Amino acid sequence: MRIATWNVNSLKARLEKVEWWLDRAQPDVLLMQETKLTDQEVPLMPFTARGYELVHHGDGRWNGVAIVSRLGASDVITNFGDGPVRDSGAGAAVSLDEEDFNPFDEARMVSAVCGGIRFTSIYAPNGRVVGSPFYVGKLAWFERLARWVAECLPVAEPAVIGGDFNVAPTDADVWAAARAHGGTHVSPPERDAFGRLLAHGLVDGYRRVHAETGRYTWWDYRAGMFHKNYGMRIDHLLLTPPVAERVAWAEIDREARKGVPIPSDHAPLLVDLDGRDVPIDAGWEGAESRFRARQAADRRAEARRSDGTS
DNA sequence: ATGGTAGTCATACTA
Repeated sequence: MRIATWNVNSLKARLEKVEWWLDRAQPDVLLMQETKLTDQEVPLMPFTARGYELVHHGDGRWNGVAIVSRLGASDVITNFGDGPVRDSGAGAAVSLDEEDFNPFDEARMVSAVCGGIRFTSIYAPNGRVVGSPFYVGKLAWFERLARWVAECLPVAEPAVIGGDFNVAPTDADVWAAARAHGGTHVSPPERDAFGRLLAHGLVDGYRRVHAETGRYTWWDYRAGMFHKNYGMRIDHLLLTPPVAERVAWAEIDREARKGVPIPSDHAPLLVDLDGRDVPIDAGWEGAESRFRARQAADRRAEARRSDGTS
C-alpha cells in the first residue's frame, strides 16, 4: 500500500502534472494541499477515470485540501468539525487586513477513512514573519490540530496525518536555518508544536527509513534554489504506531519538482506500507555531485562579494 | 544590496 502527500500549488495549474504522477507512482491514497479551488470547481474525471475517489475541501482562491483514494473514502471531517469556512472564490469579498487573519476560517483540514486507516490532509499556515499576526495564528492553528489529534486520533488506532506542516523539524531538515523564511518554519515555538505531535505518539514516516541530511520537500522557485538543493523538509507523513510498524519504504520524488509543464514548488513524499510498491527513481543519488558543485560555486561567489564590499 | 518566480485574478496579494 502506497500513501503520499503533495502540496500541488494549484490543482488547476498542476492537473496535468498530478495525472502524470498518479500514473508514475500509483499511490493508493494521495493527500493534496493548496488546490486553490472551491469544491464546485474541482475536476473529478481525471481521478475517477483512474479509479480514484476525490474528497475535497476548498475555500477558493487560496488553501484547499483533498484526499485522493482508490481504497474508498468514508466518514469525512472538514475543518476539525468546527463548521464551514469562508468563501474566497472569484467575486467573493475577502479582507486582506492582517488583523483579520483567521486560519480557522480557511480550508486547511480534511479527513476520511480509506482502507481502514483514518487519513487527514492538512495545510498549516505559513506564518510569514516571526511575531506577526500570521505567525501567532499559525501557532494557534497548531494548538487546534494538537487538540483534535488528542481527541480524535487514538494512537492505538491506524491513522495518518500528512501534508504541508510549514515546519522544518530540525536543522537537518533545512539548508540554512539562519536564511530560512525570516525565521519562520524553524523557530523553537513552531518546532515545539511539531514536537508535541511526535510526543503524542505519531511517527515521522520519512525518518523511519531515511537518516540522510539534505533531503527536502520544498524549494523556492527563485534564484536556482532547487538546483543548488537549498530547500526545507516541511511536508510530512505522521503515522500512529500501528501504521508506522508497517513502513517498508519512503521517498521524496524530486523528479516531480522538475520539467514542463511548470512544477509545484513542493515535491511529493511517499511511504510504502507492507512492502515496496511500484519502483520510482527519485533521482537523489545522481544529483548529489551537481548539488555540491553548485553550492561550492555559490560559496565562492559569496566570498567574492564580501571581499569586494569590505 | 536587492530581488530573483509562480499562483490567484486582472491588482496586489500570498507563498
